[in-house]
Amino acid sequence: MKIYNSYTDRLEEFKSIHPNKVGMYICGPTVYNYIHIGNARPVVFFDTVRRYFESKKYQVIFASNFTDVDDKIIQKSIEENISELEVSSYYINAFLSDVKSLNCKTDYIKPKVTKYMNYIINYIQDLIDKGYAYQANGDVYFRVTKIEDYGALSNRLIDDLISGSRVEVNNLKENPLDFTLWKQTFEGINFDSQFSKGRPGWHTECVAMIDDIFGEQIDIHGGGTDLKFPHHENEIAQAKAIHNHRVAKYWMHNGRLSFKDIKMSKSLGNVIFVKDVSEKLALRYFLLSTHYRAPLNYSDDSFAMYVTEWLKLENTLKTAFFKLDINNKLIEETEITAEDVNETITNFNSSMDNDFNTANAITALQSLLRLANVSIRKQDDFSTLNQVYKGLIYMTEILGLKVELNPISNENRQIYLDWQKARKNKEFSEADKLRKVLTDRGVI
RNA sequence: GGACCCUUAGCCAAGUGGUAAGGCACGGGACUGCAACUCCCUCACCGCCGGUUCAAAUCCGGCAGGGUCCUCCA
Repeated sequence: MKIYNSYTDRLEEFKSIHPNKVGMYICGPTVYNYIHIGNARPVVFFDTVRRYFESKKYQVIFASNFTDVDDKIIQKSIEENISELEVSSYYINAFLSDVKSLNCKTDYIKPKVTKYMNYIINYIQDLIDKGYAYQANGDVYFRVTKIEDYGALSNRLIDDLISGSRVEVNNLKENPLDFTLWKQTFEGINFDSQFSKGRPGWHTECVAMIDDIFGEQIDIHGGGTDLKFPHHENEIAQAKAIHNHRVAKYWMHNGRLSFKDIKMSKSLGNVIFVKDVSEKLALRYFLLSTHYRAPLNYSDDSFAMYVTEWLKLENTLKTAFFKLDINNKLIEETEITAEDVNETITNFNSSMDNDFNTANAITALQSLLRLANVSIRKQDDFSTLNQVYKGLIYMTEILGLKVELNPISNENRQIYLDWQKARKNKEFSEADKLRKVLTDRGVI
């Protein structure tokens, strides 16, 4: 299994730190608004990564934070005249509900900044004690030049950063690149610390949480490519200062989602909220249709294609299940022996093994769908149909494209049999009536 | 101004040295009581120019177009 490591900029063989265990951490949302479909991309992708590891029998320890202390949250609380806590808890719930609707697992570790304040403060103190941070007028800054290879992740040189930087207005810093660990504040929610009354900078929370949850270097740290610099670079700087490691063995960055070729972001206002998308799993399909490192452009037309794809998938899987169910031929423990079925599964797995190439995995899924449709048409080939069905369940489980499958009720079974009988007897108006009942009930 | 990335058929999208996967749409067939669904077939020489090579969409250089990042922005 190969993963593209953003830290080394290479495709590397994945080897977990501990056998059969994967520790992964993904940068989560700042909860001041609903998430848009661009925010959903990393969530869906890393959920898929998790699912794939789990299918390979890894025990996955998955953590992703909620940033619930932030200027934007404060601003929102002032605008709406409610507390920061009310703002953040509302949007945490909204996030979880949106993400669930995309069939992402939500049973992961979800640390919040407000619950980690002591830990973050101690972390910052530790950085000061070790000489990597300094206090200035109530603020605390990280001494970037103490880290020898600062910029290694994002491929930047300190000198280039300085020469390319904009005018620095903060003269409390020793070096314009130094980043804030703690900021004295007088507005909005603030916390007591030995430095001042204030708030932590954004970059410490993730490393502090990782430290507490995992206690060591983790296997995978993921997030959007826009987080590479400065956020992830700064995480690494802090971890190097304290632990002399780079936070994660493998760094993974997903490409951005754009809308009409411009990046989708709340600050630009060109967003489509997940909650407003009608076909949620078609959105998941769409988000996985392009390799995660490539940019993905949203348009109504391209999304519409995946609505079609999703409906086809749903239809085929339902029909396969229905045919097995109505004939009492569903076998849970089927061994896949058919060569063409096995080939699609092999292709699926090797695509996923190759840096989670979901685009190619989907191609394998589509081939299997064709086999399924052919098999459904055949009168009595239940063996193949069972194998195809099993393969489809396997793939859709990993991609998280879950199709609701309900065993047929006795009543509906009777209606179905009556429909077939009517058709056979050429009683077409009766047949059409029964068919309508079945389609209305979603049986066929 | 600095760093980096992208450009494959009408659309979406794989492929990273050996002569273009897949999907959507279109067109042609088949199946069907009708319809839906489904199946089969057809559909590109890879932005432009030059170079390296026996061989390039794939490597190098230039040009054009588009994008991302550059300290509290998530």
